[in-house]
Amino acid sequence: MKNKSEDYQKMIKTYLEHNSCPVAATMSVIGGKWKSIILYLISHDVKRFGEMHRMIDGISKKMLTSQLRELEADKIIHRKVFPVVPPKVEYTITERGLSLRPLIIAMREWGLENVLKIRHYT
Amino acid sequence: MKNKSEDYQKMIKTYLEHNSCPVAATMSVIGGKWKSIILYLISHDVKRFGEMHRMIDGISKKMLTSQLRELEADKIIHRKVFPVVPPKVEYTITERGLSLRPLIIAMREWGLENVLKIRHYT
DNA sequence: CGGCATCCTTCATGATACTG
DNA sequence: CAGTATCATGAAGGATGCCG
Repeated sequence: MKNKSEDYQKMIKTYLEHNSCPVAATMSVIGGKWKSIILYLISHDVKRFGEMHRMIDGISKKMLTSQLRELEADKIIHRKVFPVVPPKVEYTITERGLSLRPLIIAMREWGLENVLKIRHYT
Repeated sequence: MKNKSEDYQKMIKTYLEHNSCPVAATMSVIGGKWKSIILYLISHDVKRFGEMHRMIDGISKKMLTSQLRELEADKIIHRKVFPVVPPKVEYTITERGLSLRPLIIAMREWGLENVLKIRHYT
């Protein structure tokens, strides 16, 4: 236990010194205002743009686009364009995206257990 | 597996309809720009204000204050003021805060495994 | 349908200075 | 030491309209 603790302290120091905290890194991937919801939705099924737009209450097309682009850049989701009229675009989760599922699930469960006890949340 | 999947779909629907997705709720607690780092630091030890201010590179006193206040409001951390001169304030993690540790650890591990593979992160 | 371009507003955050 | 107060600003995000 002592070792573990010392280990942590060292890692903290290293991370912060190099300004590369992996916790923060993960947050930068899933921490966008809507990303966790998108991830949660998409991890269960292929989703189309309009479909998500309808499912996520209050999100604008612009926001949805930007969040999807960022997730794509991080290789969490994959964007497949069908060259048809009218346009059709499908978003699927990648393998790396799937590796985030345990995290999303854990967040969901923590939320379920604590949501009612905490202050209002937006 | 089929049940599970249907279950998910239902839950998604319910959450989104009621605008109370627990994943988003959790994000609202740990999703602040610096919260995960603060949490990570504080979960290992009692920390003083200035101490954290020094440890977290780039954070302003104002930001640190606001983030700490929010975590306190969510009962994730506890703020203890010592009536001495000069002032002394200690921040400790609460039990609810501790229940977030597995999440933080999981985020840290995902970050370690993926950080090098993804695009730049801030 | 799935965006992008543009304009515009508001909010989060930085900088700086002050205090019990 | 551990904050508050005040001011300033840049960027995030909303609204709207257009397009292939």
